[in-house]
Amino acid sequence: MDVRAQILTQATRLFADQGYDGTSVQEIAEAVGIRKPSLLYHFKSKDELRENVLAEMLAHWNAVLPGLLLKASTEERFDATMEALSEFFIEDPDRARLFLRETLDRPEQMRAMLAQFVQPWVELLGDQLERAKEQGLVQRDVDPQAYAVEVITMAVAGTAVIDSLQVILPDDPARGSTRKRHTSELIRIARSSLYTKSEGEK
Amino acid sequence: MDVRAQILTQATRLFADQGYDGTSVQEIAEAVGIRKPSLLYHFKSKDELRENVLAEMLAHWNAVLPGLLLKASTEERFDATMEALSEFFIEDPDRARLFLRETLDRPEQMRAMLAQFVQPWVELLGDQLERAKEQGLVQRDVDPQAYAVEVITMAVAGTAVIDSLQVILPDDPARGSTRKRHTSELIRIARSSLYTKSEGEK
DNA sequence: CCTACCGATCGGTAGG
DNA sequence: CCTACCGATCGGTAGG
Repeated sequence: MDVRAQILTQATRLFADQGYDGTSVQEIAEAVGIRKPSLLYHFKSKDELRENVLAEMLAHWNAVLPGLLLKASTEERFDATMEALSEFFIEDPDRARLFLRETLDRPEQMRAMLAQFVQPWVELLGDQLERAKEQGLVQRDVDPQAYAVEVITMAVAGTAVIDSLQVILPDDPARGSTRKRHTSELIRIARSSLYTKSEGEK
Repeated sequence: MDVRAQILTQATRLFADQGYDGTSVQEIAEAVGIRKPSLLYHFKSKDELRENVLAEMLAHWNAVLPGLLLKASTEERFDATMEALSEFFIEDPDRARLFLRETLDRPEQMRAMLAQFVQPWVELLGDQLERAKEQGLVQRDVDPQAYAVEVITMAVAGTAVIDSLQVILPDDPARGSTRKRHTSELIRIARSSLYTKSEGEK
């Protein structure tokens, strides 16, 4: 792995762990095994590094998420999609925490990002839910866009804070690990608050 | 208002806005209208100030939340409780953002806090849901503790990031403001994924 | 509650 | 990719 990629990897991890302001350039350089001025040769400033970390995260999401969401729309397999979506965040909690942190730290910038990358998919999902409502498959009082936003919030935030929840949501022999319980209940809530009963029951 | 209270108010606002590491003692002192050493006379260190800000937030929650949750259990008015819970966070988004930030920044410490202040209520709510399940009022596949955690996560995180969501969830003449749409859908999801259908329908 | 000041660390640059 | 160094700001203290 070349140095640039190593810098991005360590920066992602440290920004997710400690936040942008809580992480020094020095600390990232040490994690990579180089000196601070060497890092600043690859990325001209700490801010430029942050932008590259975010761009990489977005690129990864754009490569994977469309497939998940299209699967949902074409196959009407909402369960499988929700499970994939949840596992997509669980698989790399750093990304979920980074996303949440940036939304808190730079709401203005995140607004622009959401408009560009998330809104089209929420819109598309909204249209499909609207049609499913007309066919009686989906509960009539659903607000499709708001529903999508709440479910995504639950998936992202739930993943970001999962490690703090072990006290409240301990591993359970009958129900599985903390993560499993979180994922299962997230999916159950999302499904059971969406479909009409005849469709929602197994 | 005495100086100590002013310091706590401004520190709460700035920590919620910019995070602990993103806020300097100097900045808080300026917001209050005093010099930095004067602030450090009232709170011996920045860390002690942070602890006091958190303690004040917890005190406020402990004074208000038990009433909300007891109302839910005794009156079985889940809707009203969820609405009150959501409005409790919406009313002061600073507290929701601060809570989320601390969970990200100091997960270890937050684990202890959750164990002390949140777990008892989740346990109590869990027991009541368990009994309601036996009576057939609540869907049989609900994981009560996990359900409580997901709904609280949705309420806190949703409130904390609401301002960034206006692009995705715009004001709508038929559905109301962004906040209204968030609150309504949150309550709808929570209710409709909990009760059995005969009970859940209006 | 203030002025004056401390060492440590910050992001970043010069120059090789 | 390094050594050497910069001014600015950080949290905190002395002393009144």
